[in-house]
Amino acid sequence: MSATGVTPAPTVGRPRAFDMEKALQKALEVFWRKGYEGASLPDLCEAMGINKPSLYAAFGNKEQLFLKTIELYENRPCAFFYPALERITSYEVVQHMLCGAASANADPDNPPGCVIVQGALACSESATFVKEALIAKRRAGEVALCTRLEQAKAEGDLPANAEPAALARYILAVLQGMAVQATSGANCAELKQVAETVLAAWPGKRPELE
Amino acid sequence: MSATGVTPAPTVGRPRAFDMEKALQKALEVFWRKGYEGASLPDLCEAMGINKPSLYAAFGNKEQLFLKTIELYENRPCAFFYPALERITSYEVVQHMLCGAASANADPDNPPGCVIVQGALACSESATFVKEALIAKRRAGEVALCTRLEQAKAEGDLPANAEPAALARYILAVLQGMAVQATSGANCAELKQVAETVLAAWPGKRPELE
DNA sequence: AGGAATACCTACCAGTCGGTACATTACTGT
DNA sequence: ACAGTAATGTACCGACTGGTAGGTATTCCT
Repeated sequence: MSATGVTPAPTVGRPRAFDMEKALQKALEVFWRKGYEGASLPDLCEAMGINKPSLYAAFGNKEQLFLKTIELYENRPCAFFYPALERITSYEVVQHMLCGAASANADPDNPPGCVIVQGALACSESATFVKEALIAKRRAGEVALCTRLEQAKAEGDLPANAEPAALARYILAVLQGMAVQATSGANCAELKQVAETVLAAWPGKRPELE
Repeated sequence: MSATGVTPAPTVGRPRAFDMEKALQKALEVFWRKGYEGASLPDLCEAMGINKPSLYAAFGNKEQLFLKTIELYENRPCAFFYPALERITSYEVVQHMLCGAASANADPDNPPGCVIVQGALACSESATFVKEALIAKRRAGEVALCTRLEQAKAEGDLPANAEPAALARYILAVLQGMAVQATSGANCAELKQVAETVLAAWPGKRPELE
């Protein structure tokens, strides 16, 4: 959360000829579309508009570049997730997650799906670290939602027999399934229908009229 | 659906020294765990216990080998899906799909997840054909379920305002999400909880008592 | 016994992978 | 003006990718 993020930025020497953030954005697009292993260095360099040595000097290596793009992904295209937790009712929390995912996963301005799901779902041993980093990201989301649903249960928003852990896992499964659907060609309206189907059966209090 | 499946099997010449079906099973395991692109030919050969030229002579090339393993996958580990469509009520159809998926995706005797989901979700251009073949498989399942739910609606099993297409997409999303959860380490009991959550809210008639 | 047919293994192919050495260029501080 | 520092582009590295040529071994059919 500090300046350590993306290189200290030196005051002397030849200045960098490209915008790191924009380059990172381009790299994200490539990883998003092709996955960690499917994205080659020439692919990345071409999209980023730089050469390999510049990439390595600025971002370390392919693995570190990927992790930085994921950070960017969480702060931009996927920025709907954690803020959704702050809604007043569990219904609204889940509603914002599902609808946000529908919009983000099928946004025509971005590759389809979710890079945290499809970035390294099945891969060779050499990508194990990246794969497990993504697993940890997904799990972190599930844990955060679970905690929020426990709070909802304590508040009486969710019924006494509700199981926050199971509900959180269910919602994350739907979100991840929506990502798969998006990569298969589902559009935003179709994903919103999935969201609606989930919401129609949500056990928590409705915010609407009364 | 005929003998064209896996080479005509000649009557003359040196007999094949390995069991094609067993070799295919081993190849499936590798593709399942590493995905289409993450599985290298040495990986496959080692698991199958044969050399590259034997692999090519028997199965064509990597792409054709993959497609044959998918065929095997649908007939074996994933054999729960289409038969589930033949249950009497939509509830039972969905129940068998979800519970079958929970067992299959988290079977400790097999790699976690579903090869049709994780085999080629995001990949380089060279794997486009395989990726689209898997998309088609997923879509075929969705269409089949949709058709079955339309029948359920016509029978009065599902309410008149039910939308079979949306419900089918929703169930497929859950199934695919369960596969992602399994690759992330979820066990069978955890996946069954997801299945239960879906079933508790299913709009179709319950088979139980009455 | 001898051909014909097929599978097997070793060794190899061109192309691509992630990653880097090195010389050059562009800037800052004195 | 000049040293110090850092980014750039070219050209390369060994390892690995999917795929194959070609010689050898094992079988069936006559």
